[in-house]
Amino acid sequence: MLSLNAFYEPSDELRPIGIVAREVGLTPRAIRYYEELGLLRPAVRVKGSDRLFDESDVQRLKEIKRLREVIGFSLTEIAELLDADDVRAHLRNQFRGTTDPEVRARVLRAAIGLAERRLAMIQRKLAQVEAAASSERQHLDQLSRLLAQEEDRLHAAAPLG
Amino acid sequence: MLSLNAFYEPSDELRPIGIVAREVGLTPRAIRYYEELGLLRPAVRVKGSDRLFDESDVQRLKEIKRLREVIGFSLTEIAELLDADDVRAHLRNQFRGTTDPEVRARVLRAAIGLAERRLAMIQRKLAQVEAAASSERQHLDQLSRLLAQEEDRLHAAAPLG
DNA sequence: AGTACACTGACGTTGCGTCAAGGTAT
DNA sequence: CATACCTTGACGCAACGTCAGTGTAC
Repeated sequence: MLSLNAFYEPSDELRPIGIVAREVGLTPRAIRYYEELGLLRPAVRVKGSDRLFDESDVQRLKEIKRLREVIGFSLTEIAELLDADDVRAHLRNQFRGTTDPEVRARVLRAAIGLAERRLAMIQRKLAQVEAAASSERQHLDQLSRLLAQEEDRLHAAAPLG
Repeated sequence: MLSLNAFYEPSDELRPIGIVAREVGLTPRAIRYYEELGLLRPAVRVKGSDRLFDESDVQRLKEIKRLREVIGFSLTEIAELLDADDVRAHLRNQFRGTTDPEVRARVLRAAIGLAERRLAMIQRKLAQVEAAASSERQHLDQLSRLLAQEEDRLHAAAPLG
């Protein structure tokens, strides 16, 4: 009944695949698949076979999940965006590697370009979903008004009811 | 070079699959597939084989497309929602078939129940996309602030431009 | 011995894309 | 005869789900 994992306390240390899966809301199968596709660096192995993941892996998995489920990108597109993230990490290192404001500014502008592209894509999606929601709300409002009318009629017919 | 379809003027009459496909932004293949799954009533046939669609088919296709691409429902879920739509149409007929306020109110409450379920699903999606957008905006803001700092330093170093 | 976890194949499913092979109207 | 459209298979692919068979730690 009780499992080892039931006592698992989240930490910044290495975690097995089942824990990580629950933590990010993916299945172990999906995580292995992402690794197979190269979206994730090959996980550290223990006992010669069991994968172990650290916090950065978890963050990356959450990012992948968001991009897929919320924004609707394909895994290929995500691979590109994550490459972009790697570029971003690279830029970050460049940024840290210098104190020259000119270099830093250039690096920052590149990073901002990436972020703006992503934001634009997300906002397009947002507009679509908002349109759908508002259309659905209108429909509901109309039904509610009709219902109110009929209820008025009922009360008019049986005012003491 | 010129095709028959190039001269096609939109009307409320019957249209072949290619036209309809362009009109709603789906491929003929997808439309046939939806028919195969029963999401669409079997189209009228002419010449013994070519499908013809009317305005109601087009509306239904647009609805299917929105539910899939914007909200991210599976075709099975859509089938259920569209069954719900059929129930709704049925309710509508019941509604029109009577003037009894009690019956009408009951019918309306059922329709409202359906609409509320759909709206709830859409709003869940909306919240997710909004969260993603706001997280992305935060990131952008931070980058912008960093950039502003570096630019300040540049101006401080070369105050006369 | 049981169970809770992990692994690697390998085949199944969804939602189409993409031929292949053929038919019809211009 | 070409081309523009349609048809019905049938296979291909993405992103996993699921099952089989195996291993290991408690």
